[in-house]
Amino acid sequence: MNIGEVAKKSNLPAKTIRYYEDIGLITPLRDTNGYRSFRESDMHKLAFLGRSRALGFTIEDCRNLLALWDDQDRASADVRAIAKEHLEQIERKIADLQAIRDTLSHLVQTCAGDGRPDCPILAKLEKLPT
Amino acid sequence: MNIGEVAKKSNLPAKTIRYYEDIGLITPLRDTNGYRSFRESDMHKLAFLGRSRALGFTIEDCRNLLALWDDQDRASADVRAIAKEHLEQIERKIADLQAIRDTLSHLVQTCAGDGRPDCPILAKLEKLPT
DNA sequence: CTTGACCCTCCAGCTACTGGAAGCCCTATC
DNA sequence: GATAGGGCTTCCAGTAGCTGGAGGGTCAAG
Repeated sequence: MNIGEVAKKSNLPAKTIRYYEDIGLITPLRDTNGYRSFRESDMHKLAFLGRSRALGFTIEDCRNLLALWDDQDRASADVRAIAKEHLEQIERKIADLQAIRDTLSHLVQTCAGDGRPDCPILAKLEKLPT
Repeated sequence: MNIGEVAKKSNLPAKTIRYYEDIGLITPLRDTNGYRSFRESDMHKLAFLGRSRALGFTIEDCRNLLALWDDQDRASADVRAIAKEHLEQIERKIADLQAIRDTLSHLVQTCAGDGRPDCPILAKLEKLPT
């Protein structure tokens, strides 16, 4: 399979696939003309990567998950640890964003949003309550 | 005021303050020795920037907010539009993260996390439901 | 006069790609 | 056989918002 076909099937841009090769996540073969030649196993890895990335795992997490995936003797505890850490990060991020949203939403509600210069949003950014 | 003092007061790293000057958000004066000399107005802007950034506004948003802040004839509608757009982005991001969190939290719960290789997290990343 | 804490500039690197230039390869058509 | 198109290649640069470090000037205290 050439990169174009793989890109379509995996739903990843060709550029991204090349990048994943660059950083050593996959190692497709090469045809005599220099074109990348993807095996089923490469396709499989790319699909795995696509889903891991969609769940927000970092590239380094993906690298580790992929290694565990390849390792038939892995301990599921190792996988779970990565996922749990990631989950906790996401929960922290959600909490941060919710706090921001609450502040922002309040500010947007209290701003008249008309032609006058008077604006509680700017006032808040200027004066700091928190 | 030198940059160290300003950094302490504004709670921004000196590096960040220099960067903000680089990209034209502030323009402190210079002493004869080449040191940056910050006025109250620079301090004020930095505090404004710190709070805007803490609310997740992009640098470009900050630049625009700062311009509106400086403009006594602004329309509060312009400020509100920026804040509202940003709020909507944050709400989208929260929704995305919540979906990820739900998936991930389910996976973490169903994984035994012991010494055996059997792992529903890897299974999910491999097989794709969604 | 030296020490240590400041300050300066410039360059590189971080994440995870993405865009674009320059050029080879392959197939189809005239 | 020439040409046009599409796909493939590499390499370089840029994105956002800093951050770290090298190499060096400045200032106040002892």
